[in-house]
Amino acid sequence: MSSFYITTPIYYVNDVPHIGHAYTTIAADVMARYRRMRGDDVTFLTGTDEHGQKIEKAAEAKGTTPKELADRLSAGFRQVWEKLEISNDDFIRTTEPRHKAAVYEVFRRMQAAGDIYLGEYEGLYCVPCESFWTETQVVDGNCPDCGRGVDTVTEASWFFRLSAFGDRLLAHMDAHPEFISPKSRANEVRQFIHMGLRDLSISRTGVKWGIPMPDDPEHVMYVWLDALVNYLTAAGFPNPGYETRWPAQVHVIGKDILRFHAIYWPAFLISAGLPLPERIVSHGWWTIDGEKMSKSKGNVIDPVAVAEHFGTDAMRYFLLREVPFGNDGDFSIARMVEMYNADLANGIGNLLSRTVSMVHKYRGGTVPAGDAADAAAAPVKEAAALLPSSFHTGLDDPQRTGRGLKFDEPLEQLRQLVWAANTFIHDSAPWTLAREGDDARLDTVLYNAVEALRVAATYFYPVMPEMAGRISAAIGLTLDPYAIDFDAAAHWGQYPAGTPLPAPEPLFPRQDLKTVPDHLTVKTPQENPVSDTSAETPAAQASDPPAATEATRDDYVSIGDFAKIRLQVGTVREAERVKKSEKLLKLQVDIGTEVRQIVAGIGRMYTPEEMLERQVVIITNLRPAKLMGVESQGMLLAAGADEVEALLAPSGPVTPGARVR
RNA sequence: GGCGGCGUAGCUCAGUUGGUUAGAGCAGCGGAAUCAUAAUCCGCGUGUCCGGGGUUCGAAUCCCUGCGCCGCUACCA
Repeated sequence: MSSFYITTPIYYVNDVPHIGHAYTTIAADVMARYRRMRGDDVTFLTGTDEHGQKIEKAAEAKGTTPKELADRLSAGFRQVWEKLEISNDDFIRTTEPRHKAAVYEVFRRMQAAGDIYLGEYEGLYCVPCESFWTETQVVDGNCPDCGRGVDTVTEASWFFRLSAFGDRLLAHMDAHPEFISPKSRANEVRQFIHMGLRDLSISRTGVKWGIPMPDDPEHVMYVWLDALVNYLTAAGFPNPGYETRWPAQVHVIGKDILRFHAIYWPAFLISAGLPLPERIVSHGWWTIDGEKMSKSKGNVIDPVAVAEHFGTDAMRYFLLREVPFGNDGDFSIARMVEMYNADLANGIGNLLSRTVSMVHKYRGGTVPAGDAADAAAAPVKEAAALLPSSFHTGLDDPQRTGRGLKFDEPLEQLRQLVWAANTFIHDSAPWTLAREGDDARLDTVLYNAVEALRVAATYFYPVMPEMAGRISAAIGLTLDPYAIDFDAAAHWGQYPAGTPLPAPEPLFPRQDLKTVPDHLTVKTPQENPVSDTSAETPAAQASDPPAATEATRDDYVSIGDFAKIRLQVGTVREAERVKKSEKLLKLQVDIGTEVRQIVAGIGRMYTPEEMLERQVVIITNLRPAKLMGVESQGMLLAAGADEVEALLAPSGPVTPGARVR
């Protein structure tokens, strides 16, 4: 019995659980259930990430404590997972004492290895995202993730010598080609490492809600160091015996947090002298009806609402069947209805229904004994025999699944089984046999049909645990998935004849697109878009706290703050493209007292020619910066959603240098 | 701009190390059957395998190039 430790990311409590979170967690759950069936000693971990300034502020705005807020939100996640039949063995919270102990021990080891030092950090900080950005990362003075303003922060900071780990990380990837999948993601990681890693600031001073740095209570542990260690914590680290769990076999993650898991985390572990996880499997994002999920569009899908309408199992089935793992996918109710009807209602659902009702109609509700070696049933038997290996090839073999996990292989094989069984019934025409009184043959057909359902239920279990149980019950059995031998369960002819069946009832009633409610989206419309749609942790977050109404007051600035920013009108005297740049224009702007050189990212909307003699608004007291090696002495104001759409300018001629107020 | 990937039937995608007339599901059309959730079963695709070159006895599969899309990354003060 081998140990199988699989994790989801820990989700930031401040976020509302959506279809992306559900997808990650369901995928991990299916793996966990499958490995339990195989007889592995599975530890399936999920949990919540609860520290950070965002929670601190949200709590303050709500007049509560961060802990109380986190308690409530974390419980919300637990409820969602319960509803979605998530079979996690442990649920970790970063606010637990056991976690603090683990973080300290990891830190102590990293320090002992000489990879920690005290330095000074100056950076631009985005409070909502709790992320530092370099000057080159920031977009128009705003956070590249969430688009909100950043503050310049200088502080003493502890650093991790990440720069020293590039070669070791690459060597590990060379030696373990299955370490990161899909392969394209591994390539991205390599590329990122090749460009050179910079030391990582791992402490913050402005934040109180977090794990204090050892011996330096002014600092709090950087969220990612705090968060990633959860995987060790849950394994029992640093207590004796954690080695039976660690290293984890699989970290399931969304592509947005790849870098943290594929670079930072392994580097931390190498430094601390701990083994690396075996596989990091990254999946794609869901769009909704072809559009990016965002709160402003109000199209963020609530997995619980979907589960309530279609059934949890149907949703689980859809998510895994619709999209090859690793690819981005599109969630549309129309597709969901289509697949539900084709595979579930018309497929397994109808197969069960017709079979059970024939047993009732022709045999008084008791499954007769029949010939399991019947020649006509051979194709069904063969389809069943391929089921175990479809799981093995789809989910076990990292070489073969270079794309990641392939849930579609076993699901396709199950579809084959259902199809073979339907064909068998059709060709055997039991209704004719009944009419003609061919009892022996009729018994055999019914027996084999029921046997097909027994096998289908067994192997549907990982994806549709509840339905697997109900199918089993409908054929008079009690499914005990973890008691069976996974491979042997497919062997034909195990159904115990003579079993009485309950009356048939539809397990998957047909769905009609017209009757699907249109409120399957989360109900808290926010003004800020969610930039990502998958599972993630804080640095990748862009959503607002539920307490947004109160919290936005924190965004107010005083008139004095505004006065600090000097806005002036200037006239463009010269304009040219910055060479080798896609959208940078180098402008010479006359502001009366002087001519400023401004580099602006407007090259997609404006040609240098049309900029000439145009009046523009610029910030003239912004710290100069270099872009593509060209100095910019200010910033030009423009507006647009993502890309610049239009410049800001006075509605009539103004003397160059005039203040904007 | 750099690096990587993708572009196969109306839709979603398979196509192993290049090898007979390129496949599946869904949708659509026609038929059969009637146990069943109007479900099932059978039959039906002349697709420029994005375009153009090339290597080869032979390429969707390898090389070059063009176009389109995507990801990461670098400049968007």
